[in-house]
Amino acid sequence: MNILEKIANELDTFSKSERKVAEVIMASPNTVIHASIAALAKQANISEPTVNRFCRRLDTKGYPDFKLHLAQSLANGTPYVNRHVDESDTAEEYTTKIFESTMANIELARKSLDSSIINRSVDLLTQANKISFFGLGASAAVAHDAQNKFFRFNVPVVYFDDILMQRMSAINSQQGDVVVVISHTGRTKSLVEVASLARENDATVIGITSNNTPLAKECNIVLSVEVPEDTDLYMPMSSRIAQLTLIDVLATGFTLRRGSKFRDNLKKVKDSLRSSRFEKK
Amino acid sequence: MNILEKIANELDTFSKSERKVAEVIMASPNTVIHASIAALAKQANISEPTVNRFCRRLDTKGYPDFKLHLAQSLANGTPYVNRHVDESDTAEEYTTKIFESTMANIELARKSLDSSIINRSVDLLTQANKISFFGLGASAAVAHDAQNKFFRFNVPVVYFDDILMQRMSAINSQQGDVVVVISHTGRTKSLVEVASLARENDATVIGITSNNTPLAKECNIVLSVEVPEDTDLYMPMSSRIAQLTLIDVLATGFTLRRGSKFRDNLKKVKDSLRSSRFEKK
DNA sequence: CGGATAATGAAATAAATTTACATAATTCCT
DNA sequence: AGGAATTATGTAAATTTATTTCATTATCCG
Repeated sequence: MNILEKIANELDTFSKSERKVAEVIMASPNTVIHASIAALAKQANISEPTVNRFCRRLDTKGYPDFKLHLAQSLANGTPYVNRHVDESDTAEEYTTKIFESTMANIELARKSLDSSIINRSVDLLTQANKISFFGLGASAAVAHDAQNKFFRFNVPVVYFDDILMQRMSAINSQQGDVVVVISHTGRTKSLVEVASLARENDATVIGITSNNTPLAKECNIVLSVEVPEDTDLYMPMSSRIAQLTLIDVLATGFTLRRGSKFRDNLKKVKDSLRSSRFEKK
Repeated sequence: MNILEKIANELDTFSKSERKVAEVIMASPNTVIHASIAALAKQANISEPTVNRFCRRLDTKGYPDFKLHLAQSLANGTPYVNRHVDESDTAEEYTTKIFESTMANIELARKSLDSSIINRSVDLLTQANKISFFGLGASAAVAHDAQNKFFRFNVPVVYFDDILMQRMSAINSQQGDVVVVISHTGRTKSLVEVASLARENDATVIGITSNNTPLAKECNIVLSVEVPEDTDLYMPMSSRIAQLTLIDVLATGFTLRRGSKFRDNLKKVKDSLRSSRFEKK
């Protein structure tokens, strides 16, 4: 664990003097890593052995070892933390915060994924006669993107961001079809119904949603993307980004599974786009 | 710069003994950061002062300082590197690779962004009478997402992923309209034309694309998202993800700029969605 | 080959860290 | 509240670690 967080966590368990050290360290960790134990002790108005004991309490071998850990904690910069946008933020500040939160959330999503489920999903997708992507609102754009990706694979793929079309499509589905339903909340009524309809008509339903939600219960397989809910009004939902990355993973798995002949085909699609573009000089 | 890379780079400029130290360090840097100067000297079969001189040559204050730098270099572990997917990868492996590459690319994109340009773009968007988002292919989904985001702000916003609709819309644009054209390559002919048409009709054109491309030249403002091109057949284009995050930034800037009354309105939109969802138990 | 320059190491010095122990503060129990 | 027991803190010495100095050795170049 990051030693700075650890210090913050264990702040209550420290003695008076140890807390003094902790405060000095947290106030300017970047100075501390270049300071000697004597300098730090003086700064905190306590004795050198106290600093040493402080270090040991944090499971380091001693002061130099502690500095090493501290340096490593700092090396990651401010390692992609979920910081909230503030009303007084400058453009630079909120840009950084949003990008970093997005990264933090992608990281979280990655950790919550189960690769065996991804494997099974790829299995199903490669064997599908037809693939449909359904989403509403923000997830509609994800479904849109998914269609675009899978379209290149030369498989029958559709996407709908319209409730009626989704229902009709679900009702018309049959054995061998795979329906991918995308919803961050997993609580959008019409999507839950669509999932249910699709299953009644023998399609396999893959849900890209959170676990333990009404939608999750209707799916054959749930690819759960656990991303914190958007509690903050200013903060964008990065669940979409995580979902998109997951789609990338599925698409990649699909390509790998299909083997080399299939990949030649992919290259053809890519090349076919060339004439619509200006050449690079 | 990462000190390990630095060592590798300057390997030629080292003397015989220094090279011995370098080799020991590179062989097991994780051991070295816990070793004393004596231990390292012995390991490399050279004297302690030589180690010290080696450290100074690398612009560190001495051995302890060197260890600090080394520790920091190691701290980033394999920090979100762009690793390519391999044919023999397991699901777990390619999932990790894709997620990490995505993060690496988001990080790159963040670095390439200029916050003053973001600021100006937000200015323009808040003052726009009407906002249009245009994209094709993969960027169509980004435009779709952007529409969804800005729609919540209760401003006139449209998106088109159809060349003809884009052209018509561009031709009908007028002073005060903002057209956002999204394209990773910046070389898609029809989008370049649309940008040009929109400008001829007095719209302000914001490009979300790479710098120094035909499209960039047609725009009033270019939000350049520099993400490595997809050289690898298996690797997804993460430019979309970076673009989406940028859209998030613009939307957030928009909200902040519009002030508190506007944000009440936002909350209303959010609440209005509630009835379409299953309650959380 | 020989003088100049650079590289290296031994030993001494200086600095930093840790230990041992004494003292002060705090807690806990009656 | 008072005093033993425990815990926290500091002083000073010991130890470890790093750096400097300087003599020696190797390398380069005419």
